Amino acid sequence: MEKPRNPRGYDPAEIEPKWQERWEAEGLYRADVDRDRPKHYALTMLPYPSGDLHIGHWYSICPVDARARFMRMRGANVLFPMGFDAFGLPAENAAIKRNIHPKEWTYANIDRMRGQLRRMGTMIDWRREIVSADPEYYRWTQWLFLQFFKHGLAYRKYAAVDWCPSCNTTLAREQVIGDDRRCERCDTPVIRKELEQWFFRTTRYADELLDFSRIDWPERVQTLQRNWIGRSEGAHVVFTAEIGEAGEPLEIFTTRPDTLWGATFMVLAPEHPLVARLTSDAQRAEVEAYVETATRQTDIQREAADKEKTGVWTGGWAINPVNGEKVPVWIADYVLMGYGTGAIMAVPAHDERDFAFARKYGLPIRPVIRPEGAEPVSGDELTEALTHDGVMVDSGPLTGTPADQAYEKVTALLEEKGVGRGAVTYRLRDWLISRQRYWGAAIPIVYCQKDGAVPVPDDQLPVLLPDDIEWRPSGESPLKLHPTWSKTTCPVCGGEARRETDTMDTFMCSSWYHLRYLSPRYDQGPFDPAEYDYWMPVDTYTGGIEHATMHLIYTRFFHKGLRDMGIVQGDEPMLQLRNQGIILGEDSEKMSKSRGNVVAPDDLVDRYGADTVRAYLMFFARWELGGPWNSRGIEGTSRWLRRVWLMFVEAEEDGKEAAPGIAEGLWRKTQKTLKQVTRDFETLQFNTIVAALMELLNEVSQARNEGAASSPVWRNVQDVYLRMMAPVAPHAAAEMWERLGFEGSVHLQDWPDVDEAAARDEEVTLVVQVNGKLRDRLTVPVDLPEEEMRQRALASEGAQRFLEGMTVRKVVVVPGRLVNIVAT
RNA sequence: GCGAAAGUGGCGGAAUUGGUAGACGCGCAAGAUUCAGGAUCUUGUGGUCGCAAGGCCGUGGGGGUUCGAGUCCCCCCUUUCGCACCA
Repeated sequence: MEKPRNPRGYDPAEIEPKWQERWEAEGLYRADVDRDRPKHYALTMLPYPSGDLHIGHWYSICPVDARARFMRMRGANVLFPMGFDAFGLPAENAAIKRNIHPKEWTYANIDRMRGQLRRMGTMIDWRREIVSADPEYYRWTQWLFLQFFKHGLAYRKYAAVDWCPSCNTTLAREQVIGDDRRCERCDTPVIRKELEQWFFRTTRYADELLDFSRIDWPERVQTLQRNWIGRSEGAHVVFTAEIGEAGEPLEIFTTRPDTLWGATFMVLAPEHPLVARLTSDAQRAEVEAYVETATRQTDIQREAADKEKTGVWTGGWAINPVNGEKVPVWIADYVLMGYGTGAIMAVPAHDERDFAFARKYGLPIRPVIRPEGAEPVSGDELTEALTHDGVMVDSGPLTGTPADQAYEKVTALLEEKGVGRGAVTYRLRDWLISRQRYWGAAIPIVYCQKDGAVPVPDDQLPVLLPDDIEWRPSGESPLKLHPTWSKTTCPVCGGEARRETDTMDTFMCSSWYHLRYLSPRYDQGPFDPAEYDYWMPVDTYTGGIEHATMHLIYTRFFHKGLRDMGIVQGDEPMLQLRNQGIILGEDSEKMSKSRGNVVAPDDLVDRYGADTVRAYLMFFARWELGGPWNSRGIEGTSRWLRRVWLMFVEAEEDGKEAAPGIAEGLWRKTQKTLKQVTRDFETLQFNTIVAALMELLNEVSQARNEGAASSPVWRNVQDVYLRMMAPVAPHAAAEMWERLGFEGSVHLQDWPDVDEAAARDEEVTLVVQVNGKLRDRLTVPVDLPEEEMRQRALASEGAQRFLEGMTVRKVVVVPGRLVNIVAT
């Protein structure tokens, strides 16, 4: 787009690169430990080096950069680092598509993105950059893995796991999304595979992860994490399966121990270990056939919500410990082996699923709760499960107890009799971290015939990735196919051994990157404890909400694990979390190359300059919501910056005398704006910051027409305005600051203190209401006594017109604001 | 089904948390300047009735509390997101 150049005008293309170079040369944004100043660690989720920086990257970085700049001007020593989450599936998949080595592809992207990031004019301290694919980084990812292993928080298990047939790797449960169970990265439906894999014991911290009392995180994220962790309170109850003479314990989990007397049958998951032995000879063929089908079915089929329940009687029985009753044991695929104990007691009268199952197979239904005031109903009469409260009936010692007390009583009874106890289960599963891919940090374990799984000794870390490899996926770990790489010796016995050939989930790398920023070159440990003491925890963490049940759970888990190992301190890594929304294309659809609605920040910077783009990203929507892009809207912030320039830098001295009150009024508005902008920066309300600056400019413009520029206050207004603007439009503010002859760099100035006295209005608009409706507006002194306000309001023309023929019943006076006259 | 968030002009969004609804910007309209403009500058811009002064209506819908409700309470509708045979 051709653009006329005015040599005197605001020309971002000229000033922006100039200032970026100067800042870099002067080291303006270096952040070092300084015990004399309060610290502020502002962290934004590190980008994936996927090729090009898109507008979403700008959206997640620029507004928080402005906030970090604001915090710095307020006196904090601010750490605002940046890095690249360089390992992982997308990099590898993209490299495969283009047939170049993932490493080459990734590092080329990083170079490109680094340049684009610099164009934003951020205050990133580039000395602290990290790249998670650098050996000096992943050395410590591997080291940390081993700490988890040594402390029993990482373990290897043979299990049915989720496998993405397109990415050719296993996935963590968190990376399988939707009711149709798709791969989080590529949307391909996952399948089940039985494999031996490495897990992290996230479930050990399930309860602690539910505690958000020490952190200021959005309610939404808390809810997502709570749902994900899925805590259920209930009881384990031990039935006795009729196997052999003495029987065998058969433990179930229930959230409704109070309904134990209504259990009329039991259901086991088809994979339950007792199934084979409970099965009678007569039922064996049928049971085996059912188990066979169930195992062959995918989870998608098994978990389909609308699927009709199926099941088979094993021919076996179990005894209910509270009443000694013998109930039939069934198997059905709606009971999942992975949850609870893989066995349930079925109470069809009070559970919808059990009800449906009982009706289908003609099993008895016995109500044990009678709703308040209702007539007794027999199980046969029921048309649906009774899920409401009431009074216990047919429940042995509990009969007559209100249902809401029964729960506690039964639990106590179970414990007393030694046949059960209160218990809690979770939906959360342990984190599967093995990946059958090349482009990741190798799991630093060696397998020896004699010594088993042995950690690679610290002095042999990192376990380097070989470059000469067939990295195209084949379903096997590429490292396994390398002719020599996996061959090694056992660190314990020196005998022949082979390396683990799976790599780690990339979320491992990002679980601790905030620690590596503290001392990216430190080689005595993952981070320098002295830096940790000063900078941690992260004060404000920002990023997309899509990580709520992945990265944000993992990183909290990681921190808690490391805390218990004595490696870090404190219970939480990030005190405050804020999420930005997503920028959609102009068509309100998700941006994508195929739709052709992608907004390229480079083009925008070419046309408007980085400052305009920064300001628009702060202004155009509520940051936490995002919304569709509007290519016309950006003209507004472009115009704003040009007008500021015009007003302060270019406009000729007109020699006009200031009209009375103009200077005071302008200064008052400036102070009011300062007050609002300060508050909004604190609370990350970016859109109203820019709006307030625009509003002030409108007033500046008007005051200038009335001679304000010749008043001594004019320079003070410029001073405060440029300081307020500096975090938003750092280049333009720096340039104007210098041109107007202010000392030093605007970015090293203090944030001005609000002059409350100057900000206070002398006169206010007094709103006069009659019966709650606006009838007049009066301009009155701000400190007008209440009685006087009352009198003036009653006497006002607008009120009088409506009060004719009415009687005033009451007058409500809100000092400095309004008077409401109640009349009939 | 359970849970969360959100519904305000043509559009993006403000509203000091119960006190002037629509700040700021986009768009639109009229005017000025300009050879011209998607440049710049004024002014206007929720709907409706009215020549006007001004009136009436208006924050998804319906009730309620209050002198006063976008804001608080109850019921309902819509949209988005998350979880979902989890015992």
